[in-house]
Amino acid sequence: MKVYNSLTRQKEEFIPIVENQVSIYVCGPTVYNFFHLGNARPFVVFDTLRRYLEYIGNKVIFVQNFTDVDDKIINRAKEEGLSASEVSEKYIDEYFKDTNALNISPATVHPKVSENIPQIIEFIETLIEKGYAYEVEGDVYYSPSKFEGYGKLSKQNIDELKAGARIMVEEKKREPLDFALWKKRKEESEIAWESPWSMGRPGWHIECSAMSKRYLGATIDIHAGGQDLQFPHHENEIAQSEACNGVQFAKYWMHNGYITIDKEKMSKSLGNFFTVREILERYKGEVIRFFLLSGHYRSPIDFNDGLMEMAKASLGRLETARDNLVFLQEKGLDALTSDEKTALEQLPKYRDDFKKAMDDDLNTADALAAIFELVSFVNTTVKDGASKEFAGEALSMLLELSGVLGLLEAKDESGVDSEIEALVEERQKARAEKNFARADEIRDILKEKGITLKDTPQGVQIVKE
RNA sequence: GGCGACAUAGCCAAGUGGUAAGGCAGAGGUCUGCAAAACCUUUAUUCCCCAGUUCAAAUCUGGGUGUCGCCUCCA
Repeated sequence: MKVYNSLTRQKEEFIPIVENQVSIYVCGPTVYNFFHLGNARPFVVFDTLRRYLEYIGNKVIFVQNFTDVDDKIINRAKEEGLSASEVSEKYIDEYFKDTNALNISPATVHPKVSENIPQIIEFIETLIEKGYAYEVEGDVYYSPSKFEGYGKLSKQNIDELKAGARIMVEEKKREPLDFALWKKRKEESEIAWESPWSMGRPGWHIECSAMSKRYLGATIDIHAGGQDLQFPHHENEIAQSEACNGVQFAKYWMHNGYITIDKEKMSKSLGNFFTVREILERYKGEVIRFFLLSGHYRSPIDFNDGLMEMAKASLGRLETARDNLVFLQEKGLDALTSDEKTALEQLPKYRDDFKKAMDDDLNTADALAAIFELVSFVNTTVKDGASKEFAGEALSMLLELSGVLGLLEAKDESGVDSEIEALVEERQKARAEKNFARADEIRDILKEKGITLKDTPQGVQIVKE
């Protein structure tokens, strides 16, 4: 598999440190609110990466943190009259509701900052010992100037950064680029921990370095996140981790592109964001997931109603194909025909195409095209009737590939109740008696309930919304 | 000012040297009691513009235009 490495700015063959085992760290959310579509993109994209790596035979250790100690959480807590931990716990629960709707698997570990304070303190102590960090009046800062490789990820020249840096806001810092590792609390009421420097809390960047080290070791295979984290967050992580551990931090850096609204970046600061929770009121999770995977993960994606409708219709084609195959698997003919036998031999070709696309830096758009081509091929084969065996084989190939993308997973397995069964039966009788008025009336009644009846050569197919 | 990304049909979107995937929408048709679904046909002589390299360019090079992003919390 080839992966675009932001560090080298080119596609590279992906070779994990340990064969068939991959360690991934993805920056997780600050839990002070529902997450928005822009936040969802890396969750979906890197969940898909994880699924694919597992699909091709790797064991994946996937770590995604929850930032549960942060100014925004503290502010939110004040607003709502809750404690900081009440706020973060609430939004962690909400996080799992939304990610579950998007078919995002839970990480192997979801560490929280609040549960890693000793590790963070130890990390900072090492940085101070090694001369990369310094304490001032209870605060601790990191000096990028001391770290030789500073700027290697974002390809920023440190002198340019210094020149462009804004006026020093915090006068305690020695240089404008210095960033906080530990912040002394300002009020008694703030959430704080004891440390060698003060009662306080960690800065933002240090948590990922510390948790990544604790759960995945000093060097990890893949570190991923949104493009806007590249600088300064990821740059700072590299500076912290490599200064502390003396080895390369992450071998591959992967960054996803933004979601835009009217071509402008969706962000909390601009206020032009849609939470996944509110989008879920109108579209089910798989539509959102399909939408996010329909373009390449590094390209920006514009979000609007028209595009969501398109995603819904496109996914619908896949769902219909799945439903039709499920039906045929049960109601199809008994004997496999020779044409089907030939067709069966061609099914793996679509898997090959799919893998080829995914191997090329997770080209999900191309991978989806392979699935659509599979669907066309199967539909054509099945057009004039199909055997149970063929339908079953085609279905399993479809589900295998779509499953890697986290699609076609949600399926209502419940049957239909007896009332509906009776109506379907009555309609069949009416049709036999050529009482089409009554037959259509029943179909309309069921349509109201979200049930579509399709008359096929194999009998009535009942499709639920 | 520094760093970077993108520009392909009505819309979305793959494709980085060999003659334009896939999806949505539209049009016509087949099947059907009618539908639905599916299938068939159809929708870019051309990939923002100009110049160059090459037997060959959407793909490489140079220039231009336009859009967006990072450099400040942000996925």
